[in-house]
Amino acid sequence: MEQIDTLVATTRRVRAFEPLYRAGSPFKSLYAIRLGSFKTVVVSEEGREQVTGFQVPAELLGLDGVDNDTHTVTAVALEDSTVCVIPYARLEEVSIQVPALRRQIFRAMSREIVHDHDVMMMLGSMRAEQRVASFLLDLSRHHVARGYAASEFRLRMTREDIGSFLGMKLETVSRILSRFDEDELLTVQKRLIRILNIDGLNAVLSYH
Amino acid sequence: MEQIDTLVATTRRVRAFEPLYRAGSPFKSLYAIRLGSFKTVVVSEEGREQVTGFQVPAELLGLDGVDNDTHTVTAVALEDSTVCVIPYARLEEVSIQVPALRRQIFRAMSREIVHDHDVMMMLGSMRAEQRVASFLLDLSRHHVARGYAASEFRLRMTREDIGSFLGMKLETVSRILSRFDEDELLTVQKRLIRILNIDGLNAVLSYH
DNA sequence: CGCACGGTTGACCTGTATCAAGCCGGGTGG
DNA sequence: CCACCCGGCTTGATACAGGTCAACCGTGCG
Repeated sequence: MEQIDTLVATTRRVRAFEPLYRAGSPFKSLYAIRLGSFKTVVVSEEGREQVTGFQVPAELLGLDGVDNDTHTVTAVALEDSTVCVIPYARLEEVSIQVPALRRQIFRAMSREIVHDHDVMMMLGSMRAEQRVASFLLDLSRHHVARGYAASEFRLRMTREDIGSFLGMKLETVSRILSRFDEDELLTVQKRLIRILNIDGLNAVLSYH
Repeated sequence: MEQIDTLVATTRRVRAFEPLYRAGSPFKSLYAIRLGSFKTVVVSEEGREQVTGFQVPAELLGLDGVDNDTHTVTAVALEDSTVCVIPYARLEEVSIQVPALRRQIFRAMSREIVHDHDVMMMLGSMRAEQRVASFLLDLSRHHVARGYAASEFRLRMTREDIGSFLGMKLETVSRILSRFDEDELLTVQKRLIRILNIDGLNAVLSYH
């Protein structure tokens, strides 16, 4: 990230619910999130929509566009957000002279691939309850990594976004959160989550 | 791929059902498939297994290992296969002087990310029948791209592998193939698939 | 003020899992 | 060479997770 800072041409603000870029639009830059959060959404030919991920500060957006010089997902801000714009042409240029930078990009892409595999596993082989638990534990881990308390955080996205990401309906997300609350694994107050029993949540993952 | 040929240190043969590399083993090389086919499998801490993809000649294996110098998936040959071994250290070296090569690697990684997003959409928002149709149409497209007939091909993997990849049980895969057969969209004879009505299969994707 | 949107909860329905039996084809050992 | 076995596959009966439809609540915004 430090090296990337030297490449930053500009920063850009994106208002809540506005797209940073859209699927189908030409790819020119990567974006490093400074502040705020995003969701990425794919839309199929038949109009099917699916949230493929949520991104928070220090994460990189736009890698999907490298292949065809065209974005394949739409990135939408979940709240007022700020990103650093990294012109891709300049990045390629600079990466010639700076091996460490080149390696960082390779790694960032590989990391996204690995992460996507984890999501595929979640979608393909977990039950709804486990997917929600896994999602919350992931958020919690992210918060720790960013220096916040692991046990309390605000969801930035709607139940519908969560459902789309986890491959279930919003009603199911809601019911499962309520059940977790009832079982005293956590408390839910609209979007505020307080985890009471991390071990219990982890245990949900190993059901049958 | 032509440029990659100049990097190939050796080729390696892998017998059917043998791993090319395992999750957790040190990452040293990428592999370009010459002949045969593979499946990639992730295993979670709880022992959950999930097939994350199937690979055929001209595809690249091992990109998941770049991030941590450790493979995160296991690649298993579905039949006797041959791969070109591309030592990663050498690839990084050569990519300094050859911008076109560097770009190719970036693209290959981006392409995998885009592909993974498509799989996520399939898993997250399609019904079982649609996932199977989508899978078969994908295979058919691949066969066309490789110069074979679109309408007839042999599955290289078991029903269980397909089910794992598509997030359903092997019985469901079997039933759906039988139903497609009954509806005269295709014929199934064990692993030999003959597509009779591509438009019909495509139409399955747009149900409800 | 009231409307729209996000969320919760209930009743009911259905797609897919589960469990179980049986088939087929190929490889092995008697 | 045949009998057997085993793994991959199909098919049926039944169970249940999660989807669907609907009613209702709270709250923030025009």
